[in-house]
Amino acid sequence: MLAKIKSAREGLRKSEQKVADAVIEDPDACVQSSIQAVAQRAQVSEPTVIRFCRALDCVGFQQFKLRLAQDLASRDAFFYQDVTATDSSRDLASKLLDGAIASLVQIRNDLNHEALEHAIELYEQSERIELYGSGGSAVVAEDAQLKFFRLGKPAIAYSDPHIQHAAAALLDRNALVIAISHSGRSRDILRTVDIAREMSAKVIAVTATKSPLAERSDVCLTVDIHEDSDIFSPVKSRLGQMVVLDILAVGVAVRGGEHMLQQLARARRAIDFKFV
Amino acid sequence: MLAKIKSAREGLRKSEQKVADAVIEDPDACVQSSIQAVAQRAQVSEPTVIRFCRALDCVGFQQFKLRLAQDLASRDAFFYQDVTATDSSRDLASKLLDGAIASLVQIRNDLNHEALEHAIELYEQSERIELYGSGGSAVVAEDAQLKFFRLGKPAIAYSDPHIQHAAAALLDRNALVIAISHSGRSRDILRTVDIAREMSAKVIAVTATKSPLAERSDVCLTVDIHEDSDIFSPVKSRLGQMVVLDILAVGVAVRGGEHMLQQLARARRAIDFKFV
DNA sequence: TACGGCCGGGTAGCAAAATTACATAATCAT
DNA sequence: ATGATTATGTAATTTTGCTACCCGGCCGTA
Repeated sequence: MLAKIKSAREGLRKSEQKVADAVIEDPDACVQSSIQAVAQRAQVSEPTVIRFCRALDCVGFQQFKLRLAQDLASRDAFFYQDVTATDSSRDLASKLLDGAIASLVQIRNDLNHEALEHAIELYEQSERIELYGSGGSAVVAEDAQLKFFRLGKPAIAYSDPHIQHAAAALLDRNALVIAISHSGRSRDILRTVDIAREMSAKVIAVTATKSPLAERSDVCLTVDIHEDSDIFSPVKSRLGQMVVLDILAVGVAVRGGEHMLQQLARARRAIDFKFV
Repeated sequence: MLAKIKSAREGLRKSEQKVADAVIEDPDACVQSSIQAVAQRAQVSEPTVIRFCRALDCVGFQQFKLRLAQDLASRDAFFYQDVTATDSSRDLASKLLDGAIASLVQIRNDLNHEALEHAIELYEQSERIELYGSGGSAVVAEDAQLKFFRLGKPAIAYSDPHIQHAAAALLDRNALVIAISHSGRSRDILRTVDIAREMSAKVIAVTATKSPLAERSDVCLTVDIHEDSDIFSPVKSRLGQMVVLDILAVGVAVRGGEHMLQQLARARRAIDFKFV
């Protein structure tokens, strides 16, 4: 629609062009204004605005507004921008959300499907799952534990590095470790994984490409998110890790067939009584 | 918006629910109809339709129509599909990621900026923060705790409902509760919030529009995600909640000025030695 | 240059749509 | 059962979008 206005502009009459300019200048304001307000903004009369709409193949102002609104909604791709101190809370929200969305889009484009398949196989071959993550990644590990323990095999998440070391020392060849780390460079998690591998456990890493953790793992589900200026710990990569682990869990569930899906549904219904 | 309607539906009055049903049944028709036509379709009076719009945080029918139109337009960008047993791991990943992305896009469109501003103010006026969430939301609460405790005021997350009750009973007027729940209908969290309010604590809810939890809170940061077929607990709304809380935390940080930002940077550097 | 026709654009009035104020019906607790 | 409270509809009001009409400038022809 906006593009249509731009290309139609030359073919319009003088005062209709004024309307076109006003719309192009601030389309967001237009979709919220009445015809009166638009007319005033463009310094023309109301019927002129209507004639403008008709020139763009709309039956009236209403339809024009609706079309423009839909155009605006699907217009903007999700650009990543840094947050600045002068941002309004509105800007802030848009920027952070756009950043998060962009990250997920990137994962969608980059995800290594062979690695995913391989990870599903590792799950199927294992008898129990241990999830290791510290700091922000501990949250992801816990979230994943909630998913995996429903799939039928024992799954447990540890966030304390000491306990991770100790737990890893008790693993065997039938254990599967899922190690989560944004950077893949935390000494603690690297040490833990080394111990787990000494005990012949299998390791799936959820981390950055080419990181020390990735190199030490049997399969790496890569989550490469650029976090140049996150004020806190890397939120976006946490989202990405959660989604990737969700994909893994759902992948396992789907492979498990109808039986497993029904079991999962039962697990969900079991907590229904908790709600009003 | 559509998801918002779905989650708000239960909290609406009888005849408003009729409107909700009519809109859900044929949203495309609604954006083109007048209020009269919608009222007729739903078998209610026109003011009821307006009241329905108001219940969804729109100032009137026009705005409602506009928002719905935008929702419908962006819906098809990343459209949501159910996973099926025959999906390859590639299909699966795309579908789940698309669903997650669509959810964030939706939050971007629906986020109530006044509520966000208000929430930031509540934070500034409080002396300590308690975060309550159970099940999947416990993970979100913990994630948020990691962010909030860096902002200078004590912040703690509890996931056990018993402990939540006890903790809430010890609050005072200077405490701020952040209550997280996908449905906003969990008895445990409702009870906890009731206790907290009795002790004159302020409450920010991160939950669905018009849910009992939303009604009991001072400010509600709405996260309306339709989770019709998530195999596990609602992952998408968890992502949404995390992002919304991130926005809140960053909003607080930005308000805190240069000083607070530097302090946060210092907190990040403090753990640098942990990495290779 | 004078005059008629025509195009662009505005004014005013009207009809429909949205919204408000108010009255009545339904529901609930006592 | 009864009063209070909430939910919903009716009727009046306002706002909005649109139509019909009119005025002024421009151009061509005489």
